[in-house]
Amino acid sequence: MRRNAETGPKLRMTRQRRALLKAVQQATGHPTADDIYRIVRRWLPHISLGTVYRNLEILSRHGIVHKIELGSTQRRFDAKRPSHYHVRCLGCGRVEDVDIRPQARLERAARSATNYKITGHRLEFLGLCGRCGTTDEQVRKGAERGEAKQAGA
Amino acid sequence: MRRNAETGPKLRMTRQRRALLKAVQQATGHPTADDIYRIVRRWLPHISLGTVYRNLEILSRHGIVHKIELGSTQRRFDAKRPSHYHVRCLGCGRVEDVDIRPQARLERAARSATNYKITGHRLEFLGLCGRCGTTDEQVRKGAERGEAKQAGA
DNA sequence: CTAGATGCAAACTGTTTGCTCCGGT
DNA sequence: ACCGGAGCAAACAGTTTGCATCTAG
Repeated sequence: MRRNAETGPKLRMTRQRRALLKAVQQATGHPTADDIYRIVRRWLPHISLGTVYRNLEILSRHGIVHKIELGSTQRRFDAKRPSHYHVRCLGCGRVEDVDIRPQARLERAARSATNYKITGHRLEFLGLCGRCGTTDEQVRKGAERGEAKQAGA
Repeated sequence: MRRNAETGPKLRMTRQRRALLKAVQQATGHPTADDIYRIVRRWLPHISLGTVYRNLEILSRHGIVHKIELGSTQRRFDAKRPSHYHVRCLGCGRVEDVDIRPQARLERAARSATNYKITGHRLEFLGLCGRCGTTDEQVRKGAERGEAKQAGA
C-alpha cells in the first residue's frame, strides 16, 4: 500500500474524523490518544480506539494535527499550530506549551556540527508545575516511575 | 519498596551489572535495551531481558548511564557523559550526538515564560544522515512508519 | 458503485513485575 | 548470613493490524 506522505489518497470526511478533529481542537492541553478517545465517545459511543489511532496518525501525516513524541513512551497530540516548545512536569506528567519562539539558530548550529540534513528540532523542558513544585514529594515518585530528570538528553 | 532516587541502597557489582556497563560503554551510538541485551548475551548467555531493563533503569537513576527518551516510543541509552544533544535520522532511525554545548539560556528563557521550576531540557534534531540524505526515498518510508517530521514539537 | 473508513478483536512491541532461588559483601 | 540481585514468565500499556462490513463521494 504505497502512499505518498504529502499528497496521499483522497481523504474522506467521515463522522468520526470530524469528531476527532473537534476533540483535538477543543481539548485543553495536550491530550493522549486515550484522552481523545474518551472525549469523542461522548458523541460517538461506538467509535473504536483503533479508529482514533488510525485517524490521529493520518491527520498528523497530513499536518492537520500535531503528534508529540517526547519523554515518556506515550504520545500526545494537539491541534496543529505553529511549532512551539513544551514543558513536562516531572511530578504529574502534564505537558504545557512554552511561549518561546522556535530558535532557528539551533538548527543552524546543528547543521554545522553534523553532516545531517537538518529538517527540524524538538525541545522539551523538564521541571515541576505550580501544583507539584511545592510538595517535591512527587519528584521522587516520578524518579521511581523512571521519569528522566537530567537535562540535555 | 521505598527507594531514594539520589542515594538509594548500596549497589552490588554483579557479573551482569558489570557486563551491562561494559556493553553500554562499548556500544557505538545509542543502543536500545534490546541492542544491549544482544551484546551482553555474548558474555552471559543466560541474562534475562528483565535484568537488562532493571539495571539500565537503576544505573540511569544513579546517573551512571544516560536514558534517552525522545521521538519514537523506544528508549535508548548511552554511557553517561556530560549532557549533549542528539540528531535522529528520519530515514533509518539512528541517533547520534550533536556537538553543541547545552544552552543554559534556553532554560532561562523557559523559566521566565512559564511558572514551572525548570530543572532541565532535552533537545533533539531531526534530519537525514549522510547515508539516507542522498536517496530521499526513506523519508517517505519514515513518514509512513509514522515518524514525525516537523520541528518544534 | 467503490475505494476508503469503521468496529472489533487479536496481535505486537517495549517495558515492568511477582516470585523464588542465587550470590556479593 | 543477609539482603540486594538474577532469571523466568506472566502481566502491562500503548499502539497497530486483519478482516468483514459500512459509507462518503
